[in-house]
Order: sequence, then structure tokens, then C-alpha cells
Amino acid sequence: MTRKHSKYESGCPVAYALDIFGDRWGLLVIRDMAVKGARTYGELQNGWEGISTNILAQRLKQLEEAGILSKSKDPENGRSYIYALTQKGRDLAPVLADIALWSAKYNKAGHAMTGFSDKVRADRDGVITRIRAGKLP
Amino acid sequence: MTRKHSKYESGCPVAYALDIFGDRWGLLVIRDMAVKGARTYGELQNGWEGISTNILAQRLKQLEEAGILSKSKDPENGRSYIYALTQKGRDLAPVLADIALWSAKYNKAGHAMTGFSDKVRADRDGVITRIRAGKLP
DNA sequence: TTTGATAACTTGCATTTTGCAAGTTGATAG
DNA sequence: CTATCAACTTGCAAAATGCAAGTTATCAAA
Repeated sequence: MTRKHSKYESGCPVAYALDIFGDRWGLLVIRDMAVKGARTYGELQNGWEGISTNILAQRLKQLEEAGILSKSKDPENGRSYIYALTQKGRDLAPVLADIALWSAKYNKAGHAMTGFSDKVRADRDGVITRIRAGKLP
Repeated sequence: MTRKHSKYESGCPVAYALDIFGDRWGLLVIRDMAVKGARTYGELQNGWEGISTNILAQRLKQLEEAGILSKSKDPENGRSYIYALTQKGRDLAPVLADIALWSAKYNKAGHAMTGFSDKVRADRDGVITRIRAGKLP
């Protein structure tokens, strides 16, 4: 991620990853694609958290530059683009899965969604394998 | 995390977690404690990435409020406090481990640290168990 | 063909977060 | 007592995010 605040550059693996998706929206965009199957700008715009249009556009560009996702023209609709996670992006499945497990354990809110975390709890390896294969969890 | 930009509130587990550590520094503070064994403000201040003093103070307070870490007076040094990850914080070990593995696979920088990710690659469960038990990986 | 709708952004400005660097306060050591 | 240290705090600047209106290219219908 090309932030003005210089990248961490510490060489630590956690820092390296956070340089790519350690902002407010990066991992949520990736989640929308991996877990919900979002593929277009409009679908991502209609995500659960209400990302701003300028931030979404910027994030998509940065994640594309980081090799996390790819952007191609939609052959069936000249106005639309298709965004897809690359293998590099899909390989973040274990991170998403374990974050969901952690949250399921500690989030006491009554309105918490449990679909994804329930699936992970039931079959963590299966969920990860499917996301890595480009399928829904 | 009490950010003015309203919390996501979507109910999604990933969003719940990012509300707590989805800022620029949260997960790095947690890493410093889990992976390096940092326990004092000074040790955290001397982290690999150069966090600002005001941000560190603020983050420690927020993470304490979120139940990720605890703060207690150092009985041997009246000027110092000891910060320790709670079980809730230590339960983020799988997330840290997965991030490290992912980065080891995709970070091509020659100066990348490989200690933690090598340990995870060799024995992911062992690393997670040790961190969860409050030990170093 | 024209008109209206739509997808994907872009733009201008406001608010919030992070960064820099100096400063303060309480505790310790000599 | 003075000097040093640990843990912040403070004031301001820079960067990131949010809001809401706007623009452009493409598609669909009349």
C-alpha cells in the first residue's frame, strides 16, 4: 500500500502484511470478495460497512498494485469491471478464518453474524481450501 | 476501539475484530508483546517500526479498554508499568501466525526477518500454544 | 437517433487519525 | 539536593478517511 506515512520497512512479516492491508478498509474489501463473492465495484460499494466511493476506488487500485486482486473488463457489460482475488489474495483465507473464530469467541453483541464463523468452526480446513480455490466458503 | 469514525457495526466477525485492531498500529503492539515479549512502555516505544509516543499511549489505553491487554504497576520500579496480553489478546496468536506465514510466502524483500515465520512454518500449533500460554513463540 | 439510467469512478471540502518534537510529572539514584 | 529516567502529554503539521455532489462512458428504451 502506497501510503505517504512511510511503510514500516522493519522486515517483520506482520509489518509487511499490514503495509498491504493494515488500513481501515483493506481486509474488509478482501473479505467481501472472499466470503461474499463480491466482484464489481457496485457490489463492494454495497458492502455491510458503507465504504466511501473514493476510498473504495483507491483501495481497489492499491490492492491491485499489491497483487492481491486483479481487474478485468466485464465482457457482458461494457460499463462494468470484474475484480477477482489473486492467489496471493486468496491465500489470506486462514487470516480471515482465524479472525472470525476469534471474534466469535469474544464478540458478545446480539446482532453478530455467525454464518462465516460457524462454517470455520465446523470445518476450518474446508473453508480455507474453498476460498483458496476461488469458491465461496 | 473508540474511533470517531463510527465503528463498523455490521455484525460481521471480521469487522468486529478490525474495530479493535484494524488501525495502523494495534496489531503491531500486540505482536511486540506476543512475539518479542515487550512489557513496558519503553520496550514498546523501541519497537521495530518507530511508533510515536502519543500514538503508543493512546493505543495501549484503547487495547486495555478492549480487554486485549492489562496494565499494572511494576512492583520493582515505581516509575514503570507492566503491560501484559490478556487471554483475549493471546488468543490472537493464530492470526499473527497466519499473517507471518502469508508474508513469508509473498515478501520478496531481502531483509525480511524470518525468525517468527520460520517457527510458525515448522510448528504452527506449538507456536500458537506457547503464545496462548503467555510464553514466547 | 435521442433520452434516461447506470457503472465507475472523481472532486472539493470537512473531519479524524497519525506523525513530529518538545514538554511535563512523578519516581529513582547519587 | 540535583540529575536522570519512565510514562506519558501537548501543540501543531501531515496524511487518511468521510461526505456528498459531480463527471464520463456505456447501455437500454422510446
